[in-house]
Amino acid sequence: MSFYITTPIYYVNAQPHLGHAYTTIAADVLARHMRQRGQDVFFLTGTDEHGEPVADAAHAQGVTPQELADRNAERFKALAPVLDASNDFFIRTTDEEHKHRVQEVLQKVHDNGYTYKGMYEGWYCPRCADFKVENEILEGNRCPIHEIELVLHQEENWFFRLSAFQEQLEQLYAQQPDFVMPSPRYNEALSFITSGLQDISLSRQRLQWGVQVPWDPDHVFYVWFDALLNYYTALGYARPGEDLTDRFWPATYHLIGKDILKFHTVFWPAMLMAARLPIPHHVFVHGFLLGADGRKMSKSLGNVLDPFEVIDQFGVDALRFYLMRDVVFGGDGTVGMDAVTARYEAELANDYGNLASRTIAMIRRYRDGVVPDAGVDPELAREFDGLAERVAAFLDQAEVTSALETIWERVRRCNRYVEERAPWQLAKDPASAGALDQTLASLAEGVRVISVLLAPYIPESTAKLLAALDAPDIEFTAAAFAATGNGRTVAALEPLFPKRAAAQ
RNA sequence: CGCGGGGUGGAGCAGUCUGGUAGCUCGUCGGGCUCAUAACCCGAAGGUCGCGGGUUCGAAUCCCGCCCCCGCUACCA
Repeated sequence: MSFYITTPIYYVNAQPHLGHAYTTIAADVLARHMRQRGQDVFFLTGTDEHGEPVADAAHAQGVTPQELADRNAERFKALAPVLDASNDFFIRTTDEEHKHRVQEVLQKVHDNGYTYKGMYEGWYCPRCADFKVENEILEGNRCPIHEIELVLHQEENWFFRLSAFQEQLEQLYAQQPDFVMPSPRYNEALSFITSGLQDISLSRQRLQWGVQVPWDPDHVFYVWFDALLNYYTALGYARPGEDLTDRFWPATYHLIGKDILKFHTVFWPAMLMAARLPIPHHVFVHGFLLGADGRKMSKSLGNVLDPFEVIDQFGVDALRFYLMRDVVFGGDGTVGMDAVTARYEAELANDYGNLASRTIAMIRRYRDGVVPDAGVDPELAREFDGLAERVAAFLDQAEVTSALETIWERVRRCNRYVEERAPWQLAKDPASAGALDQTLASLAEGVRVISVLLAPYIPESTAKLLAALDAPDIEFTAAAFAATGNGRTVAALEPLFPKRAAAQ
């Protein structure tokens, strides 16, 4: 089975921030999980580099758009490894191969009769030499930058016959009710469609920074058409000399934020229909990360959570865990450093880290570091029955938060198990040796299974712990609770999530 | 105006579709344990489930009305 997952391509005009990190991490968790399950995974992220804002910003800085894009794309490219993201390719929309394929696909759209030349009318700022969108216009029809009055201006554009796909899109939504997830987003997209679709402009004439329209070289494509196609074009050249398109297209999951819902759930499938290409299986729409005060994060409000600061203080696993854990995937959520600290201490350090510490310490202290090759507690084993399958079922639906919660219930369970069995009591009485063996073998197994399932979320820490348990296998089949201890020798382990980091 | 989401103990949430002892995490208070990263475990206090009606033997859950918050309403990547 192939599993193709994408993040949006990030617009180079901005600095990498928490929102980018969030989507990338979620995609990475799913990609890593599916690899565990032996699926043929391709995970794509990248940068979107064309369009007016980049051209404007470059102009303002006295550099060419390409220079600006090169500089900023590097920052995004560097973000992925910092997050431990395991993307298989990083696409830039300025890649020559991408541009060629965009032209190919859209030429087909043109040949299939879904384009026409029309007039685009909008409010134009003569100083910016640019059209302004309705919601950026100031009161009194003024330019947000120059504050001068805008004029109604017309420009000849190529248009895409979006309206021609009204019925087909409604059919798509009827036949594929999980095309847009979660369901409130499906409803939102569908109601947008049923309210009536208008054609949208496909090209820009006054702009040069973009992909040239092959049948009308005076135009470049409107940046969204170029950008959306990245998901498709990347497969053509991500591996030199190899075309992965048949292997991975259509995409399994597009992960996006709700701000770009319309483009991905309406324009994008329509464009693919126009080019006669298969439609992706799912578009999963996640919510916004708000400041701790519940307001949109902004520097002036001082409520911004900086992902790099979290990584500096707590490590990358902590950032990954926090974002997947504290914000229900699909909904909005508030985030802040206090909450990061609370989750880190209560859950990573106290629940999971400490469970690992006490388990390993007891095996070393009472059994010379050897996991007893004894039968496990059938009661605990039963409570792990079906755990991996439940986690997988959630992740099939991209429910990264629910899956994590399901795993965490077992973390808590194992800590409770320690109290119930009180190994330090059993150790005092030689007659309880068998019970102690069983307890330690069960605990080691519980910690191991939990860690295999947590590996997609916190890959660095679980790798350390599994290495200490001498059980590094993280394939999905390894997430089954074994019937006996394995006789392996465990190694001492430094605290995985030291509290001192938080104090600094 | 229209459409969608939300209003549940101090905080953050689940439960609402398929009415029937209101659940979870954190916080607070009390207790236990000592293997462990002063971690862990148990118990307790604390809620008119936004407001007002209605249906029902019984409603957070269904129906009607109202109030408040947030989002969307086309070319912002």
